[in-house]
Amino acid sequence: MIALVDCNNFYASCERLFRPEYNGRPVIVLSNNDGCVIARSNEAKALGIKMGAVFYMMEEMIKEHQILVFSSNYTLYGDMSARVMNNLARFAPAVEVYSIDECFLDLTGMTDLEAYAHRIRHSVIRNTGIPVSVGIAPTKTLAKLANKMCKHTGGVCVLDTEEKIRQAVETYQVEDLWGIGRAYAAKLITMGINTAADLRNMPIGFIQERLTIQGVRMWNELWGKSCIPVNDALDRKKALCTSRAFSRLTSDLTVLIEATASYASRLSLKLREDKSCATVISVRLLTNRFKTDQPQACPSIAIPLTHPVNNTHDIVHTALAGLRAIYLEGFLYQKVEVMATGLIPESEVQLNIFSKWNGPVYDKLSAVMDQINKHYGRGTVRIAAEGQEQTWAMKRRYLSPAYTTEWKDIIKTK
DNA sequence: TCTGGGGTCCTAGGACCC
DNA sequence: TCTGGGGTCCTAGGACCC
Repeated sequence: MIALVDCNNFYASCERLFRPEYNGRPVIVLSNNDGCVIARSNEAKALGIKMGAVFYMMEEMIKEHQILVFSSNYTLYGDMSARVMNNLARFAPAVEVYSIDECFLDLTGMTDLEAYAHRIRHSVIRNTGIPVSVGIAPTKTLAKLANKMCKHTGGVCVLDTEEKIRQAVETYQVEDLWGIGRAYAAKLITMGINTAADLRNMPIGFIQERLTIQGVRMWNELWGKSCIPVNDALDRKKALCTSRAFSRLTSDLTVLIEATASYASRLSLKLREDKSCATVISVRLLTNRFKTDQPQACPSIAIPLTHPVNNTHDIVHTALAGLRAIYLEGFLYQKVEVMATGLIPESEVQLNIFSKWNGPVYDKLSAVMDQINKHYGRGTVRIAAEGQEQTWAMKRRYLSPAYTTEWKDIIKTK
């Protein structure tokens, strides 16, 4: 049997954790640049606020219902996530951290799962303050389904008999299935397939044809046959990306250079944290797709590197060369993306006999910068190309303190 | 004024190899 | 009438996840 443990309204729960006076009040968390709603407390959901709702259109509602608003604070969420996952790791021999707020537990061979699920819930809330739901079933797909079903009914659901599974899939909407997104849901519903049971009752040939191999796996899993194992190994990333909208649109190349240098620098840090090196750096500029009355463009380039690297200097240098190559005048850009692909482990980098390469010097420089920034805070030392003012930097008007990761932000008691 | 930021997997088609 | 049989790699596009 497999358990899926999912944190309830995770970002909203994190924000409220350090502000207990907000319990019982509607809380929303915004995306980067304070653009749209990406997390809601139950009270906010009850007000009818939808996932992805556009924030600037909500002004009246915020006032009327005294909704508490937060900019997203990934430093806080990442740290709270690690605490929750550490706590969960004690409950199973194999766990797979599936996302920032979800974890699969392999409960093979365990008995009295209902009681065990309650123990997991109580442990996490007691040790971290984050409420979770636990769904248990023979497969990952059914565990996801079980978890979603019990979000508002006690937080525990165990589907351990065929009869319980049959009843569950009959009322479960097809668009809520793990693996069915917007496009598939629309197609299936026009064909009269509305519930998980409807889908499960279709012939396998139909599934293979319409939903390809991943659909076949899902279909088998709905019948209780596990096809997606719990993967407790940490897979290496295949790509890393830093992409962010600016606080305002711009056509100014000097602004784009600053932003690109800054994102590339951040990307190189991610590479070093991942202990991998990039063999290809890609850069892409994007205009605002919502402004349909303005000319649109998204020029991009992929630059192969002569030597796999992860130091700040080489990554920034390459990204800026890419930016200059693709920049087109006459467009208002909203965002730049810098991506690293063809990743290889840092320890497996091959030397290149033909190219002169100053990497070691820059590698050392990056290591020193990382040490300083780790001690004194991100951005304490950075390269000049990133700029001083950073007028393009994203909006975070409602940012909460980094309660658990910054000494200056730690909670004080009287 | 204002609409997120990361990732993964699969398929089809084309170019190439022996 | 009729033109082999295996492969790999790459890219673009489309689907999905959180």
